[in-house]
Amino acid sequence: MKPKGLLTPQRKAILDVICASSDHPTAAEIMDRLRKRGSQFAYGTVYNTLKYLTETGQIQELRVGEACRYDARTEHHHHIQCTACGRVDEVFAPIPNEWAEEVARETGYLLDQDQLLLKGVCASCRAPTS
Amino acid sequence: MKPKGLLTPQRKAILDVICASSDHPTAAEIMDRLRKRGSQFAYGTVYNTLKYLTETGQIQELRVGEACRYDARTEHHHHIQCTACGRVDEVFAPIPNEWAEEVARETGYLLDQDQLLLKGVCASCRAPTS
DNA sequence: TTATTAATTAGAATAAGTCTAATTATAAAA
DNA sequence: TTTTATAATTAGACTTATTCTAATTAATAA
Repeated sequence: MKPKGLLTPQRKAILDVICASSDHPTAAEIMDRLRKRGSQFAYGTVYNTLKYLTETGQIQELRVGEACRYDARTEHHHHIQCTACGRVDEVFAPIPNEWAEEVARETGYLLDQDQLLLKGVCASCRAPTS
Repeated sequence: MKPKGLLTPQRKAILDVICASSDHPTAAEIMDRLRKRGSQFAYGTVYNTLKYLTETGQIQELRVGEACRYDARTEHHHHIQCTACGRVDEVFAPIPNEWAEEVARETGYLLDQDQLLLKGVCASCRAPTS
């Protein structure tokens, strides 16, 4: 079935939730937030919509940790996850070109400059009196 | 219960399989390979052992894609996954220091230099007459 | 209108992984 | 040695994230 690409009320509500979130929510968190707004859709609808929005470039899917997370920012950027609390933040510093070339040479891969996942410990997890 | 850290026959067999694999197998693939060698252990044993071997630094756990993968190489290095076929390869080129500092400054994270996951398209997936 | 097909729905199915309670194995103490 | 304590293994139930399926609803085109 070829999709018509309609912005149905369900798709709009889901996109709205993602755009209103800066914490890269998972599908489950998106469903929670929809419920709080008074909308409740079938699992299948939410997952289909997330796939549709990703494929049409309206959101970005991040495979990090055990569940996929979704990001309304579609500009080129990377992500970093805290190994202590699991939160995911944006990284806008671009990869240095020489390093990208070195990696390409070493591995034979054509690098996707957008899809970098770093790990570390976030500021609040490092705070002394947390 | 404090573990004694025994190298039981099960643990040895599992470690052997990982050491004999250069393709970062998943738990399911490890179980397959054990079966082919004539060993078959309980799910729980395999998962417990993978956790134990990871915690004692004998192997490295990679959270990439939908399933964890395991790597016998424990030296500092990164990984790159092919967005076409899913294979995972090693990357030994170290992150440039200035870039790491820039990311740390931007995000407030304390970077874990070891845990970088890149994406790209591997040489064979780029081959013309594949 | 009617036909066609896209989108949604509820719920079953799958896959990765964890948990539990019972059993087996091993090492230390008596 | 035998007993005791406890670590490791086992089978299988359970959880969580996600996909699939078949039926229904909605919307567009003829």
